[in-house]
Amino acid sequence: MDKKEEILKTALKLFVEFGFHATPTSKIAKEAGVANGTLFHYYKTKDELILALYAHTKSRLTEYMYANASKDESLELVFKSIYTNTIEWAQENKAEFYFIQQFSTSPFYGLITPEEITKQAKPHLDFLQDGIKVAVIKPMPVDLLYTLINSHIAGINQYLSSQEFSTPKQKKIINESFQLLWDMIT
Amino acid sequence: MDKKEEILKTALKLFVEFGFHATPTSKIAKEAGVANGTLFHYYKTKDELILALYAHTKSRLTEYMYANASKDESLELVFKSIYTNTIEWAQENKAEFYFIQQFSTSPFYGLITPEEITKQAKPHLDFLQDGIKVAVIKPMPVDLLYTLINSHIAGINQYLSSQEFSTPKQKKIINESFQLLWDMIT
DNA sequence: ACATTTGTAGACTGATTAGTCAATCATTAT
DNA sequence: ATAATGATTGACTAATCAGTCTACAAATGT
Repeated sequence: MDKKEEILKTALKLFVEFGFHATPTSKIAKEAGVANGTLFHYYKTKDELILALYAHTKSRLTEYMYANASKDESLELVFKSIYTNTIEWAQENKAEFYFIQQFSTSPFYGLITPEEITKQAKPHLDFLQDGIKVAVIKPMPVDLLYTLINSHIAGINQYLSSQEFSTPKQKKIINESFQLLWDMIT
Repeated sequence: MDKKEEILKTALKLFVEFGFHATPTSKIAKEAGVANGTLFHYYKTKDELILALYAHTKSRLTEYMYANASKDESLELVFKSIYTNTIEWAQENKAEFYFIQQFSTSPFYGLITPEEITKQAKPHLDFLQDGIKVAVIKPMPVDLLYTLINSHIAGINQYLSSQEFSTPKQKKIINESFQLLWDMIT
C-alpha cells in the first residue's frame, strides 16, 4: 500500500467531513495508518498537503473529462461528452468534487498562482474559443462562457446529489439539462 | 456603536480573508475593539457566532432581492428585478456574498437543519412554481430550476468580480446574461 | 560489502486556541 | 435610593495542534 496516497485519501475524507482546520494532521496520520512524522516527510507543511490534494484531485477530474472524446465527432458531441463525463465523475466521486468546490471557495484558493489557474483553464477556453470561431457557439467572452458552463454543471450536480435518482432518471436529467445549456450558448 | 454588530462585521471580514478556523476568536475580539469575554457574552460558542453571521448575512441578501418588486409588473419584470437586485447586492457586498458561498460549501452548512433550508427557499420556489403554473416558465422540477438559477447568478457574479468593468459595461453584461437565463427557462 | 539516501516511527514541544471566571461598570425597574 | 439585571473586561487554563527531533529500518547505488 502506498502511504503517500493513503494520506491523500484520508485527508480528503476528513477535510470534506470536518473542514481544513478542524482536521488535525495527527488525525489524518492516525486514520491513514502512518506515523505523524511520515506525513510531514511527504508534505513539509499542512498547507502543502492541502495544495497537493487539490492539484491531485483536479487533475483526476480533468483527465476523466476528456476521456473517450474522439476529435472526429461534431463539436456538439464532443462538448456533450465532456459535459456528461464531468457530471458522471462528480456523481461517482462526490467527496472529491465537493472537495474541489470547498477548496475553491476558501482562502486556500488564493495560494494558487494566477498562472497556474490560467494554465489549468487554457484547454477548455481554447475549445470554447474554437466553437465561437466556427460560429457554432454564440460570440461572447470565453471567460464568461466558461464560468457559465461551470456554474451550470455545479448546479446540476447539486441537484442530482440532493435526492436519490434511478440511473435512467439521472441520465434523463443530464440529457435534458445539457440541451438547456447547449441551447443557451448556441 | 453596537458591539454585537461590530463583532459580526469583523468576523465576516476575517473569515473571508483567513477562513473559519484560521480566525481565532481572540483576533475577532481584538479587531472589533471588544474584550474577549464580550464576544462570548453575545455568542456562547464560535460555532454559534458563525451560524448567526450566516443567518444575518443571508437575510440581508434576501431582503434586498425583493426590494422594489411591485406585484403589478409582469412575471418577467419581477423576475428580472430579483435577478438584477441579487447581482447588484453581490457586487456591492462582495465579502458578504463570498462568505455565503464559503459557508455553503463548508461543513458548517451541515449544522443548519433541513427545515430551515426549506423554509428559506420556500418563497423563491413558490414564485417559480407560479411561473410554471401560468405557463411562462418551462415545466420542470422547481428544485432543479432554483438550483440552475442560483448557479447562473453565482457564475455571473464570479465573472463580474474577475475583472474591473465600467458601470455601463457591467449593466450590459447583466442584461444580456439575464436574457440567456430567461430564454433558457421559458 | 559498504555507504548513502530515503522511508518510517512516535515521543516531544512551543505556541495557540476556545472558552471560563470573578470582578467591575451601566442601565433599568421598583 | 436600591436592587437586579445585563454589559464589559482581561487575565487565566486546559486542551490541542503543527511541526521537530532522534533513532532506526529499508532500499539503492557503488
